[in-house]
Amino acid sequence: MAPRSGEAAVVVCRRTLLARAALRAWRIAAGRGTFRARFAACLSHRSRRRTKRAVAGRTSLKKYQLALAAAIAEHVGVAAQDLLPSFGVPPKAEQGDISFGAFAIARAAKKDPRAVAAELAQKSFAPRWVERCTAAGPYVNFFLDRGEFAQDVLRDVAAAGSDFGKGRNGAGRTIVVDYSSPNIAKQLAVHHLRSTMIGNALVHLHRALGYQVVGVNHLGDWGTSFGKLLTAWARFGGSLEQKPLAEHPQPIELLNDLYVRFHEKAKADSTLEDEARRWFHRLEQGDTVARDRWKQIRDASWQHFERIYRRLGVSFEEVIGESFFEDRMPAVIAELERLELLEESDEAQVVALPGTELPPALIRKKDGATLYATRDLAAAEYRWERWHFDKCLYVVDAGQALHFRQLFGVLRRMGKPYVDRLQHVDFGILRLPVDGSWVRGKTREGQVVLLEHVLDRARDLAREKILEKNPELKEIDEAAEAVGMAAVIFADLKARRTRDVNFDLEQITSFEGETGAYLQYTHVRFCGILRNYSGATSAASQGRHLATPEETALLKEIASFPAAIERAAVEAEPSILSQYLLGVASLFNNFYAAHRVLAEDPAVAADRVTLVRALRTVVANGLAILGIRPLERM
RNA sequence: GGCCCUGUAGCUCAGUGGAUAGAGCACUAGCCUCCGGAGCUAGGUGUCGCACGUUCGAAUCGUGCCAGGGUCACCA
Repeated sequence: MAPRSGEAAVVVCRRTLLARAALRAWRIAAGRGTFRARFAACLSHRSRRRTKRAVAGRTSLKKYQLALAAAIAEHVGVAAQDLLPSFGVPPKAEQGDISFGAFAIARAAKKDPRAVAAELAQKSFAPRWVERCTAAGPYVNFFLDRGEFAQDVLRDVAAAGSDFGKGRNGAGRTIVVDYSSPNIAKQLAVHHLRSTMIGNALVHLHRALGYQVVGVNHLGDWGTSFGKLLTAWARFGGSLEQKPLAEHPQPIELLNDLYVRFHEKAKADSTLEDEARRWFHRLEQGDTVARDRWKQIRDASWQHFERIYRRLGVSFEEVIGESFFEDRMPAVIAELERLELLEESDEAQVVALPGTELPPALIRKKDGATLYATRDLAAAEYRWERWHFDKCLYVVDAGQALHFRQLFGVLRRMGKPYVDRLQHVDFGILRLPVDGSWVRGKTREGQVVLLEHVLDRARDLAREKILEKNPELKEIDEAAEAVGMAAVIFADLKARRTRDVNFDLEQITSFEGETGAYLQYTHVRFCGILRNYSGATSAASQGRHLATPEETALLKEIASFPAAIERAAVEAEPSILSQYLLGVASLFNNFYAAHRVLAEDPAVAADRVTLVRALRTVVANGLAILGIRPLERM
């Protein structure tokens, strides 16, 4: 039966298996003179104190690097494009804002990079936001004019509005994302979370870049195990004679029981297996009774899935199960035969994969039945014909890596033009704490942990915590649900996807440190500040008053948002965005502790409110892309 | 045994060939007359698994080892 959820032995499954002193200095300087002087006062203070590592710089100020590259290219004989990799961020903020390593130029000119840097630092550069630059060894460090830079960034945000961060690289392109893909007749278990949320984030990331995105839920709804289920239905499903499956209070549990009973009885009664084969044959032949019951199972399962998908904010453009491809199987086999790729091996039919280290791909069993791989061949062909995709991602756990390598290998031998557009987006397993160690998705008793129970528990823990902190909150139900889901989703997407996730609900919902709740709280603070501000923000002066180190750090991080989205999509790695958002939140909280947004000076307050509004856009968009619904109160 | 993934602070993890490798948790001490303290500040630990190589420069690239996990045809 079904495909992508691993653990086939246990669960018959498919594709899835988680400065106050600085402020004082600023105020003193504010009494006299320019913003630059104020900033210099802050800087000189800051150079005395030990500064925190710059969080900014994990992503790039791409736009500013491009402009600087063009400006530098005018002075040297190297193309601007080739200079881009030489940009970076100085290790300490007081050393500058953007660094440029002179290594590439030095190599081309056969000179000492330090000499090149020193020479380059003497030149002048066009962009208004370049204040000055200095040579530091083989590096040229550029200092931004804080006010100009702030205005430039906020202008960009204002121009893009709530679309800030989104791009156009994917315009006119189509991407298919195969994700979640559970088996029907089973409940969603906690291990399904990974494919579902990683896939969902990839859908949103690509949509943000302008791609037409087709999210596909490739349900495991076909296979010999349905013969077993139908056998059990006929033999032990007494209550199903009285009323249809959908009218039972817990249809999926009922199906589980039937399945278990089949296996219990089959141990003693070998005729059951034969009966199961006959039932599956009836299903394949389109027998009315078999077909009707199978459809009932499918519908009841989908109802259960949808309830959970809705809580997680997940939806699909196409829900096409394996059953859909059953009648496309002969065409695939015929094509393989025509291409003379099929070979007999131990009575089964396989496609060898010469030139690779891969074992042959099994296409047809000795009893003639097709397999998972065969259905995936048909599905790939169908998707290509229908969508002519630029990319097709299979968000499936790393345990199926060999399957996909073989699948792609067969398609390559078939000469399919789209084979290089297919990508297996693999990920590690989700582990739960059991008796002090980490166990793969199961309880101590070996039971599968239901996703719905995990979501309920997360919501309840969130509720307790919110009530403790904010007993007055009216929208407690909404907030508890949103914070609970945020905790679960962020725990899944925080680390690089190939890592295993240690999923400890207590830890995830502790709401301290790098958690979904911390990000929600940060967003809630933005909203609170904006609610409290009654003044006007004028577009004309936006940003000129933003010159403290904390503000500049935030603006740099805001300016890096589009690059973070792009890189996360290109690398199919949502954690790049997760880590970025943690950086924004951390920088904001630094700023917030050091400065009042609603400052006495109305001009300063107006600019800071504009900054907070930009931050709210960034964090709200970022959370939404990860699949987290940003809250306004909690 | 072959192939794949992982190995960075006590724990969980960031880290784009570049400057002195850094966050969260945990532990200690501070910070609410002030926009929400789910926060902030300060305090310290590293043979970046090991070795060799490539490079002006390696946690990052290559090769070989070691350790843990996954996977290796008639399941999906």
